[in-house]
Amino acid sequence: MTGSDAWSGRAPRTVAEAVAVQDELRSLVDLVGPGPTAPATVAGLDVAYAESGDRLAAAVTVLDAATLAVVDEAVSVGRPAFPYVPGLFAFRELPALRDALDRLTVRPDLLVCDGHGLAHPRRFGLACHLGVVTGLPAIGVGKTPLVGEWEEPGLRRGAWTPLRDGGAEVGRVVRTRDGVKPVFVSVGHRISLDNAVDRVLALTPRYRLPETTRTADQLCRAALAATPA
DNA sequence: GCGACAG
DNA sequence: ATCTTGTCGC
Repeated sequence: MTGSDAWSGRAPRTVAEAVAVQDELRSLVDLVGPGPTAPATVAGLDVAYAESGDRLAAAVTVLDAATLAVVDEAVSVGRPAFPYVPGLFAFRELPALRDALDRLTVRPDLLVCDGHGLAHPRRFGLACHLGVVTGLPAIGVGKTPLVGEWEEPGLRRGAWTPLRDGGAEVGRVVRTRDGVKPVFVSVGHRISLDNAVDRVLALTPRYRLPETTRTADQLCRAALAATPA
């Protein structure tokens, strides 16, 4: 087995174990990038839960970066792998997301994750974790903040302000649509923050959230509904 | 001690 | 995340 599989496949069962895994994998994050400026394909990942909370569906959709048309997709239905704990969110969805990623027929050039990357208390959010275990460039796009302070960005699409935590810029608060609530963009793996923001803007020609996230969201919801308990 | 807290 | 009704606007 490869060195990476040795611990990335480890499933922590306690908060202490999960934090230890993050502290160990954090050093593997590539913060240099700069990542693809013109990726051919971009993948979106999302997970939907049954109201009972004991079942979930993870989906990955791969879009042609130029046309934003879906060129491949995969889903995985299963159980949450960990309880929801802020800061340890990745352990909950990672197994199912990796399973879905393994079912793709094409390897995307970039991952757009539904959650934060470096904008995390230990600088290792879901986007970093997914980037490290797949080796792919990854971006984190959160709908609400987890850490940091920021000023409200301008009202026009494209406006942004730095998201700072502990003195460092851990991400950016980006207005993807005129007058609409901004999203929180942060680096996951193998990409620069500048490029990450550009990539997110390229994926939001019409809605607040990236097309990748939207298509993945629709797919996992449909998969969950089509798979009765 | 109290509040905050990705999805 | 999910539950929720109507409502304002393009």
